[in-house]
Amino acid sequence: MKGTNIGELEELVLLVVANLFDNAYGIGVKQEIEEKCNRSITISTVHNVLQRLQEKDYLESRYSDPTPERGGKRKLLFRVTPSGQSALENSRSMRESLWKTIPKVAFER
Amino acid sequence: MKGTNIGELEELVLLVVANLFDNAYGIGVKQEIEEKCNRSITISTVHNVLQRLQEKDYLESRYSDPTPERGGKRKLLFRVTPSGQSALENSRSMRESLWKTIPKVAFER
DNA sequence: ATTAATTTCGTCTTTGTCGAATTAATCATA
DNA sequence: TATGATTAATTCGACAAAGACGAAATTAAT
Repeated sequence: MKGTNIGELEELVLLVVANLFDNAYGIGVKQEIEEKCNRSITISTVHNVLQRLQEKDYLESRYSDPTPERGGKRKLLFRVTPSGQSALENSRSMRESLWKTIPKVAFER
Repeated sequence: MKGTNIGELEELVLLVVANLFDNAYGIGVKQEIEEKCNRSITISTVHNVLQRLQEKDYLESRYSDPTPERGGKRKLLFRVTPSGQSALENSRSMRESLWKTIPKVAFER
């Protein structure tokens, strides 16, 4: 991509982070994708995308405090930036406008 | 992609083919993308995607007759298949359902 | 032959994907 | 009160699939 366009998985992850808004960290995102989207994905894939989105300034992150459960180390929490929000809105409205102009015949057989 | 998911550009091209329905060939698709989506793309990229979508059975194609203009060789015309249509509908409804559940706070700063 | 519209080929970059390694916290028990 | 086991979580390194382009090839009218 020429830098401006957002990938399919990137878009999905962005939407999921927005949904989880205050609990958006790697494993949470993985679970949400598997449950809501009925799609299996590994945790490394999720982290990879999260990191790339941050480099593109579509996400920002901060560390939480460790949780008091066994192995509960601190989480890297993500949140959608204003750029991320507009990237999301742009691709949505682009597609919606294309949907609106599809002639009915296009899907007849 | 694990085979089931459709790429960002693939989705766009599919939508554009549906829009052009009876004039969906390489150059037409390229122009439509540049005009409607305000995005530049080369003809080889378009053809590359068109071909991949056909291999995935999301598009089917046939040759037109040559047109009576200088250099007007026959065109390879594309049309969205039923699988293509459902791939399109699936990713749309997946995203729409995610949009609906985003808490308002997610986009506040 | 020349010119023009269109598609095909070869190559490279960016995204998508995973398994394995690492880090950092709690728990148990000596 | 250490220290080894266990667990939650992230980071690393590698490879496959999708996105992107320039140049070559094809096929038609002039």
